Amino acid sequence: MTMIRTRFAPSPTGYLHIGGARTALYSWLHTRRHGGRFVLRIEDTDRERSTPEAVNAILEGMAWLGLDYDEGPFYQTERFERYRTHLQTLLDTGQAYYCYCTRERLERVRNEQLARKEKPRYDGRCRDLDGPPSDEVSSEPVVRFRTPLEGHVVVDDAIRSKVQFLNAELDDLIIARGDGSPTYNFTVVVDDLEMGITDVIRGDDHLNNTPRQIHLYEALGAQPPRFAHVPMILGEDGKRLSKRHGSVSVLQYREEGYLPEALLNYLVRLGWSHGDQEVFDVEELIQLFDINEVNHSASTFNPSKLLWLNQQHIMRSEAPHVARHLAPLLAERDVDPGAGPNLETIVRMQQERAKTLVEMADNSLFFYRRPHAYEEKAARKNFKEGTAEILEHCQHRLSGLPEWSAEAIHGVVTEAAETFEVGMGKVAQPIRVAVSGGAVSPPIDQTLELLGRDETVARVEAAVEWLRSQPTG
RNA sequence: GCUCCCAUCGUCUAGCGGUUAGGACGCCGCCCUCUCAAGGCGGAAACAGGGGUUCAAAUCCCCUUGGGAGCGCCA
Repeated sequence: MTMIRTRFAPSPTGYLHIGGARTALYSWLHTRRHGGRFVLRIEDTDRERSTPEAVNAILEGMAWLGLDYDEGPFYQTERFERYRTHLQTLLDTGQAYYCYCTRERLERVRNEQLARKEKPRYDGRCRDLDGPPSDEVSSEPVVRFRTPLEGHVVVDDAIRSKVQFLNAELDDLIIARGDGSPTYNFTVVVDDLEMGITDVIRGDDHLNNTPRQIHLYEALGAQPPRFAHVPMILGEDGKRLSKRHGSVSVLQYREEGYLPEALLNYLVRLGWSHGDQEVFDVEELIQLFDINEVNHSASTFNPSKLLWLNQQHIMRSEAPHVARHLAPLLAERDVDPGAGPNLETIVRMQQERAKTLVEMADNSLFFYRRPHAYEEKAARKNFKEGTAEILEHCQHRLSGLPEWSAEAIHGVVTEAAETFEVGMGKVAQPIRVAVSGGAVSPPIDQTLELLGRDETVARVEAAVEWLRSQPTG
């Protein structure tokens, strides 16, 4: 078997969204698993809607996800000469012809067909003409491909197996516009052919285009590649996911504190599975993913499961890795990750208590700066009568501790609870509010150890003062 | 309308002729507990409907219904 070559071919009319990312992922995994080469091609022949910003957004999205490509990016707009050459071949061999029909006539034919409840299609008026017809002639003729009238085509799909189309259902598609520029169905075939693509993996919205493309391959004297049409991802309302439809940019997940491998894991499981396994790392996926095992049916995007998977990946990842992704989020919050307790230690303490890195960042801010105020609810619940005394007691014990360790700190807390004859919660919680400003933090002994003695004592003292300054009653 | 695709808990899925239809997310209890989590235990929750084939059908075939996609001088 020759080396596998696949491609991801987005059109730069918007950012990289969930559906595109999954298609790219499936292609990438398939390629990496078989030691092939992955090509990135930007399909920008629609000059009206393609933008450089979109190109950048797509490249950045791919980079963040770690879907690296071996060749490209290639741009279709730079390949017009290639299309022209093949177009001429088809014209020369009579497999394509000029069509002089005006848009108006086409529109009329179409409406008539629709009115008769027929499938709208070109009626073939110019198919067998030697020159322009006598009336309704367009000054800028298009080029149409001469589709066989009889017989059928079979798409042998890796996911859906054989799908048959009757040629009679197809019509003569336009392969070059009036201005001479090539159209989609033609450019993909030429590019996939010239780039030596062996496996075309794409959304199943393209399945209906495939028989036409197979005809084009054959007309150009080439063997079609293997096809794999992956099912669509639907929004929560069951409609196809699209940009105007709940599908956000993959980069938005970065903003929201998702790990790229969590998103990849979520995406791969949407349409593929390996027994009961839910959590995969990328290396495992490369070993296990098989394009032939992808499901047939469309699936619905489920944000809560993605959230859970993100948490799983945060928990299971190495602390330095999480720290790298967390650091920028801290910076966004005006915190210098280098100017405080060790970031990796913070990560280890927070790993199992954050579903997103955003949450982790927010819940870790107190390590870097003192609380400006106490959260009202937390203060109301934990700062009660007698709390000041408990805190003051702890403050003294903590400052007198011979050794600043979690174990020693824990001893202070239990001792205080015994001394005041209260539960641990009556001691730990007020300290927690004192140092963090809120009611949530990692275990109090570890938290204080990491925060450091001076900072801890200062914050507890501040809380005592604050409590004493409050009007009683 | 025509063509193509699809159909197991709310969602993602396992199942590939014989299972008490399994797992996961979410949800609801209970346990653990200094908070939040994590974790453990338990629970509710599905084969769209109808015909065949077969000793036996969630699994194979057909129809119906439902959903999706395509039918551009968009990609």
